Amino acid sequence: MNTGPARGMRDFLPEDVRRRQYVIGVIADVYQRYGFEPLETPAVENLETLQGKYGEEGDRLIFKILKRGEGAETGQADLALRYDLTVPLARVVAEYRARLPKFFKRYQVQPVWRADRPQKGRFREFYQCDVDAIGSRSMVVEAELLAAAADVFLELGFADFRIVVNHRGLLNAILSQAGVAGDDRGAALVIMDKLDKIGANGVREEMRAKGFRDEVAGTLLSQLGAEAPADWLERPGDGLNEEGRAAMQELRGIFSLSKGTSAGPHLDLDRALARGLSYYTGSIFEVRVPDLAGSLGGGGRYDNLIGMFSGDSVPACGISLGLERILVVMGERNMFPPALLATPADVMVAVWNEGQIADLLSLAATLRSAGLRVEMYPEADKIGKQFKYASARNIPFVAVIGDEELANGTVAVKNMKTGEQAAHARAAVAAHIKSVISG
RNA sequence: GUGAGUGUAGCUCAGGGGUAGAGCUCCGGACUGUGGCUCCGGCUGUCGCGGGUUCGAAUCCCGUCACUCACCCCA
Repeated sequence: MNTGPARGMRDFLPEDVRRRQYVIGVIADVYQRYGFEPLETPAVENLETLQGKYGEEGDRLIFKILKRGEGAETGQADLALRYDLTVPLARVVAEYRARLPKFFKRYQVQPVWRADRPQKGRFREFYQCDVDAIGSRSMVVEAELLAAAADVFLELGFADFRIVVNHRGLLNAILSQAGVAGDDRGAALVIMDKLDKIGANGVREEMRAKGFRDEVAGTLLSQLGAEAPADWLERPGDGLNEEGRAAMQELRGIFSLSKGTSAGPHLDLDRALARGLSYYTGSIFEVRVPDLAGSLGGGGRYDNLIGMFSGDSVPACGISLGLERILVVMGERNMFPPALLATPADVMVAVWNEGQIADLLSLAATLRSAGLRVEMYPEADKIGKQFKYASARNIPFVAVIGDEELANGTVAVKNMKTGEQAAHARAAVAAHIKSVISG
């Protein structure tokens, strides 16, 4: 019997969970500082809720759930595991619009599922940490989201992250200029997005392979490929259509509003950034560090997604951080605080003989009500083995009531780090341990 | 969906046609009121699975599955 978890899924042992909870704690804390409220939604959505929101590739990767009953034979699916947290949010906003504040700001940390092939930093079940702001078209939203994301990475100890920004409107304008029509735009964008990986020649080849004329690649590369001059954004945007000039105006807004925020020093404009999800309509972002090929997070504006559920257009913008990728990089770089290797208990109560156990449980209860974490050794055993066990578990104190202590009403407390051992009155044990722990 | 690499003890891995190995873990002992260090002893295997070649396969060949990495795409 294979005892491993299913492909792309993972078990989290206590040490893993501590690390995950630490990072999630930092993220939730920062988001709350910006006034975002928590939201949770079901793991399972109606299939039709998810389909057609992510683009062709995304649809293919949705984990579907067979219809119960006869559907199990026909292979028909009517439910699916959620693919991201953004579409469920859009559904929630469409459903509860009247009850939610005019500017709904929510954060959400939950697992999502994708049926693709696992590799480094990529799993079939993984946590996303989303923040989104609903209801405003102002670039203040973008600036605050980027600042919150930057705060998260700074607080976790990252110094070298970059937040890359671009705009779908700008990309659309440039594609129009190059004469790329609606259906081909996705494919062209995906290729342009790889510019920094495969270079200009790689882009030319791949565009040719996908059936684009060489002039198209040429126009796109001349617009997107060359290093943007530092003042590119300040230029009038000649040659761009109206959509493109509006996009430039929004990008200017994001950069100028971010000047005084924590995101400011980490922002880069990358006119070739495209992002795959089809629901983005305006600004788009991606968080990168040099040691990971993929991104640590991404997001953007999706002003039409909620309208796909409710009919009326509600502006929205958000960022999603990938918990697993953050953990992968933090692990490789040894960025976790040493306190996370903390011990499971402050003191272990050893069992001298079986008949004592009821009394030892009451000693443990006393220590616990004094605020200590207490592990009870569950059975009478050789005392040496009990010490060895405490030592292996990194528990800093062991309390023993042997024959001698029983006779004079004391508790022997051994400090496992220094090896010192002393007898204490029962009532004084907790105070002694606490004073040593707090240094 | 495509490609590459790796599957040997609970874990990390060596062995590349001739009896299945090491380190760590675990268990016992030296040390029956005390862990870490040391020393001694011990347990554990369909060598991923199926087929083929061979007198003989963990080893060579074919297939298959799993994992890892890369591509695609993405957090």
